Amino acid sequence: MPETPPRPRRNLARARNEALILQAAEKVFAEAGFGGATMQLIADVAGLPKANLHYYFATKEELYRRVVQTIFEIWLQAASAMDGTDDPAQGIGAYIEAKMEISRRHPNGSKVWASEVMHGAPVIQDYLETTLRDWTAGRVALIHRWIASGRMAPVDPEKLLYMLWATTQHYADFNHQIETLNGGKPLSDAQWQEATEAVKSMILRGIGAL
Amino acid sequence: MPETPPRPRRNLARARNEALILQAAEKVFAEAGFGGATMQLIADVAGLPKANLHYYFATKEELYRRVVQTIFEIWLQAASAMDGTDDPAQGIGAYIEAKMEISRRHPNGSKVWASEVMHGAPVIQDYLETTLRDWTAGRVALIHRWIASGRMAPVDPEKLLYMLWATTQHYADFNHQIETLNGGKPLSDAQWQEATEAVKSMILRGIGAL
DNA sequence: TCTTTTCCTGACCGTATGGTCAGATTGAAG
DNA sequence: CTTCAATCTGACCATACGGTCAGGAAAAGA
Repeated sequence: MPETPPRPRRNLARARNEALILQAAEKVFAEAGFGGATMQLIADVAGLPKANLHYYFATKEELYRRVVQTIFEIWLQAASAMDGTDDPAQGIGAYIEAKMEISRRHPNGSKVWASEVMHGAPVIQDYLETTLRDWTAGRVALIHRWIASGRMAPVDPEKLLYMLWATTQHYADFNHQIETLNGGKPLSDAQWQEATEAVKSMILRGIGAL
Repeated sequence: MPETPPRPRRNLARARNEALILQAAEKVFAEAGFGGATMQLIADVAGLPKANLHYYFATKEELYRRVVQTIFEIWLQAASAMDGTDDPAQGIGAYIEAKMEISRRHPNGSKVWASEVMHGAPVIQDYLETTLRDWTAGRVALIHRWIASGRMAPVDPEKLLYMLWATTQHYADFNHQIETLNGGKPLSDAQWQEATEAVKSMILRGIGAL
């Protein structure tokens, strides 16, 4: 019987090529959107024949889904930065730092995520309704505790989270606009540091946590 | 000589149809992106034959350009809200209110703008480098004057502007995510009011203008 | 070495898309 | 009514796209 149990065999080239394709796909999806991206262009960026993409990823949708999932996992990785302290300045400060770092390191991923949500989240709606909703509810409760303990002003927790997401992701999603206003040059290391500090100080002061 | 001077003649139907097409195009471009939008779908939404679109707008790019220009004009309309006062709380507060109102009234326009910038601003790069850069420089100077007069804390003006843009536009660009976290329902009038007040109070406190 | 499975790819296909065009229709002007 | 330019549209076209497939190349097992 020609069974095909998932025993790992020649998965070295497999891992390498999948990573190559996913990286190229993230870039192309971020720059052209799902509708504007073509499998041919992704293949060219990855340096592989188009038919080879379809060997690893049956459809364009499947490839896109994998890209979005990867981004969501990075997002979740930063999500825990808020925990482990009863000082809102420290918890939210660490979260801002983590999210700014993601904006810097993974601007394409952030753009794909933004594009996905802007278009009605056709692929990750279930994530929004489960993982994201649960995470949000947990942080809302945490912020309420911080407020109750008098460590920060009584702000609306959800609106604070929106401001955190918006402000930090803006540095990835709108990096082209920021670069243009920066004289056409990407932010330097020092400027990233300044931006992170500026966001931290404005928000932490805004919620009375300093 | 078959000259065609721009004398207004039957421009009633023209104005009506152009508006119809632009409205449909804004919606479709916002929901599908430039690459994902099709002239056929725009035509269906507008209730016109596809060939009629090409009578008014020669190419998809030209139609898209007009949509983006319309949005930019709305954006400029709100841009003046910051002026005319030497109180930063009032100036920035009015600007936040104006931008939140735009996010509420023109979420599709905001999405098209965001998508355009995310994809590297292929169409409106010149606007970024001229109008937007000039406007930004003017507001940076204004904020510096506010700081110098001791009416607000010495924050980095550009980072403050980014936070204003990001936070207010987030309510348009990510309204699907916000709706999902709001139990699947759009924000009510009262919730929009609350959000506006929350943004105003957090930011104004964050810059020491309260 | 021989066999088997995985991996790879050029060539191809059906479809959908942006755009064109010849001709019909409309409405203002004389 | 006649004229003429503006408006409108069904039918059509060339292209580009996502996806398929037969068969070759390469590695692993025996």
